[in-house]
Amino acid sequence: MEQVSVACATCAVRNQAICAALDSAELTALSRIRRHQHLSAGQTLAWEGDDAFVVASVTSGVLKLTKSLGDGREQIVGLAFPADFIGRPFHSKTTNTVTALTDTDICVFRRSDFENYASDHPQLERKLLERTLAELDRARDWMTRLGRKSASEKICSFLIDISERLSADTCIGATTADEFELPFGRQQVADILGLTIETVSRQLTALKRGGLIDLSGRRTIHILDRTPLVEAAETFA
Amino acid sequence: MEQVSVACATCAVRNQAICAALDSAELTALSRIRRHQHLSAGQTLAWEGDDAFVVASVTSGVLKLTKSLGDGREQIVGLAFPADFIGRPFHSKTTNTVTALTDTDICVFRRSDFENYASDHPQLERKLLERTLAELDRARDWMTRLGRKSASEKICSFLIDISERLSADTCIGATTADEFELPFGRQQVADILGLTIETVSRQLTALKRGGLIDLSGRRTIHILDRTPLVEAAETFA
DNA sequence: CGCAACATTGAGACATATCAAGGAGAGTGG
DNA sequence: CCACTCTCCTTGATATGTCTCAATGTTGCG
Repeated sequence: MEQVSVACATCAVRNQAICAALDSAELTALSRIRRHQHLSAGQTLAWEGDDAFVVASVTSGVLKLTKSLGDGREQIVGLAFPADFIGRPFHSKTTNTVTALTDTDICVFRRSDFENYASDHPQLERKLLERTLAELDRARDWMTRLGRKSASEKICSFLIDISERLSADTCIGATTADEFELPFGRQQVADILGLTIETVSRQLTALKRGGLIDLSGRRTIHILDRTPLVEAAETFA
Repeated sequence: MEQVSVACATCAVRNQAICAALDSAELTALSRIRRHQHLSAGQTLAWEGDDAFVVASVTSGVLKLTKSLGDGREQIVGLAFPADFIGRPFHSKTTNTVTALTDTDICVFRRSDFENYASDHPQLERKLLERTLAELDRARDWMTRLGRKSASEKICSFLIDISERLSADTCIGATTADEFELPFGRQQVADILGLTIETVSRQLTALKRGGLIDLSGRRTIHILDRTPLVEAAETFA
């Protein structure tokens, strides 16, 4: 939870995050109400149901957004990569738990400060709106995967998806789109896809045996043959 | 597809839809770029993947937003009730198919007209942002239901959910929160919950036999005992 | 009344979950 | 550098919930 002072001008996501809408003078004003925060892998920023005090932009790292179901069941309902916005403006309660999957740096605002600032800067709200609409699209694709795909289709479409997100320019750690390190273990893949850890493991093994992917490290995925993987993903939308 | 001229002042959702952000002078300007449109039950407004020409506000009726999976599989990823906004601003393609479930009236804008107008009216964009954030919350609850709930939990949480949405003040046709008419048949309930039509039918019959609900007409649901229904829904969030 | 669409019910198949055991990697301390 | 441990992952055997296929029942409409 260390707090660092870093200039926006040198920020890795300066041109991708919602602050891309602001000029340098506006950024200076914004920087007065923000602070930097580091989260270690596994650390939780906010709990579902708690009062929503803060919102943030991700500078580096990956986080998961989760919903819990009383008994241990958990569903990952979103992932936040660099430049993504997290938190719930205009609402008093946090709607999902936010946990860092890797070491993560975020740029944090008190929710009220952010809301006030945004009210005076429509272009910032516009960026946030575009980002939220895109996230909604993503959530709906994800719903289709959860509701209508078989375990193997789920795995394949997930691998395609994540390979693309990890190789986006904001993400480091991905060499090519075809070989990458997952920022999560098997249980989390299961929580993303609505499966059990054993099914995830079996499906990955099956893909490896089928020669479509290679698994070296626990979390390393190497896509050997993308075309059949895309076909097996039943990806239409 | 008849086009009617109706004043915004008398619009049923004047104070609930995003246009609640506008005063009457602004509304007059807005009314120059909008037109009213009627959709019969079953009619489709836009197809997933098509160019996104229009956006709209729902005045009356219920619509479904769907994703298709090549073979017949379909997932309903959203429902639009009166005052809800449909369409995808700031994006050239329609991201899901929009189909009327009941006879429906909508207030339609060419997407480009709407975007231009919205750019000059930040309070309109703000309303749209709030609505989109709420819709994202809803989508994520829905994901949890799809990914982690059993068939009977899915049905119970769905019934609770829909009874609340149908008794909202914008919706007619719901007498009390406890007795209401579903705006969809069994297949559509199945497409909402990621189940088959047979499983939906069996689960509803089981709830009826258990004395929790009563089924009179094909689409009429009467919640007899709400408390155990809520418990069986595993509703935490 | 009679048709057509929709809904229910049953029997059996199948995919995924569950339970249980064994293996592989990464980190730690000797 | 090796043994030790802990955690995570894989694999197997079995159970079970939901799907599939098929038949029958029901409702509303022309």
